[in-house]
Amino acid sequence: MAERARRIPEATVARLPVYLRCLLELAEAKIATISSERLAELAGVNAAKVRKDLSYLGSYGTRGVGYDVEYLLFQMSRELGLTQDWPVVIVGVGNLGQALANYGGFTDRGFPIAALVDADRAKVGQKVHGNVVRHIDELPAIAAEVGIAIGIIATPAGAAQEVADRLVAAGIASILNFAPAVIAVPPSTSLRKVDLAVELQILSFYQQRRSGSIAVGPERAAN
Amino acid sequence: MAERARRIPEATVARLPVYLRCLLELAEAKIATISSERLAELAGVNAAKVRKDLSYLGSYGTRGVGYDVEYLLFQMSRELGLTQDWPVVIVGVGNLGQALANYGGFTDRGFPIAALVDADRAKVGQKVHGNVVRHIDELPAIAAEVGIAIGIIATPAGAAQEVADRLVAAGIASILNFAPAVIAVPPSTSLRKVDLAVELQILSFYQQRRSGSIAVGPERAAN
DNA sequence: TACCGCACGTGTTCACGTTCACATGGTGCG
DNA sequence: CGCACCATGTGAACGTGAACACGTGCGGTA
Ligand SMILES: NC(=O)c1ccc[n+]([C@@H]2O[C@H](COP(=O)([O-])OP(=O)(O)OC[C@H]3O[C@@H](n4cnc5c(N)ncnc54)[C@H](O)[C@@H]3O)[C@@H](O)[C@H]2O)c1
Ligand SMILES: NC(=O)c1ccc[n+]([C@@H]2O[C@H](COP(=O)([O-])OP(=O)(O)OC[C@H]3O[C@@H](n4cnc5c(N)ncnc54)[C@H](O)[C@@H]3O)[C@@H](O)[C@H]2O)c1
Repeated sequence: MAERARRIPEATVARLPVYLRCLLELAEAKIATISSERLAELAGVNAAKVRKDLSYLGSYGTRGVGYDVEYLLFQMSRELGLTQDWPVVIVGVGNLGQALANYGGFTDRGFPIAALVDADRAKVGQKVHGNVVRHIDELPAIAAEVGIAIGIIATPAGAAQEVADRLVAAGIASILNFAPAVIAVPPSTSLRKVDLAVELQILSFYQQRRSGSIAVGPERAAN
Repeated sequence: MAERARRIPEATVARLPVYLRCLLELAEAKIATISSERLAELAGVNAAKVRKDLSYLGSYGTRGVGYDVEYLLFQMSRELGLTQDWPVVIVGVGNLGQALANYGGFTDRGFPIAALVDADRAKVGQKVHGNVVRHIDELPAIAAEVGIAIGIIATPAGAAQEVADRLVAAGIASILNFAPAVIAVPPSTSLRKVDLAVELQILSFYQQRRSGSIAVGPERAAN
């Protein structure tokens, strides 16, 4: 095994998927090599940051030339763990949960929706996009049987913490939370959240600064 | 006018909505005062950060006691611009756009969905949750007539940049982008993005580090 | 084969945000 | 009325990530 001890900054990790998507587009357009400058433009960041970020993966570029798109794509996929599928369970098959289940974009990119669970007995047994909804009590069994890696919480906020606890108990160590609630998980678990209300309120803050008075806050343009 | 020149760090702005939600819960539970320590616990951060963040709003606490929930709620709402409604337009009434339109959580919190637009003539005229879908060409007219503040992009990635340009042209200066694409906007425009594929890939990265080898990357536990 | 130019890789500098620790000042009790 | 207690507010230390600038090495060319 190689020395995979390199620590990659969290900020860099968050940008890698963006680079990856740009590279996929380039590959599709049959572009063989890409300079940090051009890639930076596509990713909406500056060139120095691209080079720093990519250097954490290794020295995969060629000086005077740029990066080989295919090769970089491969290395980055490997680093991000995208050489294998990561089965996902969606908890809470309501308005949002169903929209996610019906969305093909995840399965395509290596995150197959392996199970849907809900606490509502009325929903159990329903079929959504080819998946039968099962009861959340079966979670440990489902997780063991399908090898679930990631849990998506799409329940009301009040149930989020309990659901998170159940996911953790079932051995699922990666959680994506859509519920507008702060939840706690053990340090060995990765937790990320998507909170639309928060996003809107952030926009509201800057909008008000802009319209209300003089001083304008910092915007995040490209990216 | 008061000295509203205080610059609030972006990181703080992103946390204010979280505090706000905690305070709303406290107010609902008829709790009159709250210490930074307790609020920190609810918000999933540490107490020093809470105090620093709140101090950007002003000195609204009482030493030896804590913060008055109602008063802080008021000040924070004002600062975030939540004393008024910010009408929202959703562009792209597909799978995601409809789910968002059907979701009551935005209107409740001061972000009424004032319009739905789509490029697909087949969708124009359809009614979703009480809103008639209109054609995107009407955007400037709609924006002027209803006073749209925020645009949500829920179209395929390929259309995202063009839609963003149209929103900007229509005078909408706050954009929330759900499409998996990097888009550029003028510096006077606020842009935030929600990218599920990116979130999943970030989880995948840490998951692989955990299962694959020794070294485990940094997790973000609570919040 | 030697030189030139170009873009990567990276040490360094700088800015921002987090954390710490404590002075400050308000509250309530004796 | 004075004292003890307690949580806020904040300067200062610290750490991380962003930006910069340039040394480095490779490919192309003559
Ligand atoms: N719908 C949206 O567009 C949208 C947008 C932003 C955020 N959200 C958030 O996403 C979450 C889900 O929203 P929604 O509109 O789908 O709500 P919903 O009420 O339509 O669906 C929630 C589902 O969760 C299930 N559920 C409740 N408690 C459960 C538990 N303990 N275990 C398992 N399942 C449980 C319910 O049976 C229901 O099927 C909410 O927290 C909401 O705030 C939704
Ligand atoms: N559905 C999900 O759960 C989900 C999850 C994550 C991300 N997304 C992203 O959200 C976006 C929308 O997803 P979806 O599933 O709703 O797609 P969809 O195909 O169901 O809907 C897209 C809608 O946008 C409209 N549209 C296309 N071009 C347009 C233009 N130029 N102007 C205005 N409208 C236009 C289409 O007519 C269609 O109604 C996609 O970028 C997708 O990747 C969706």
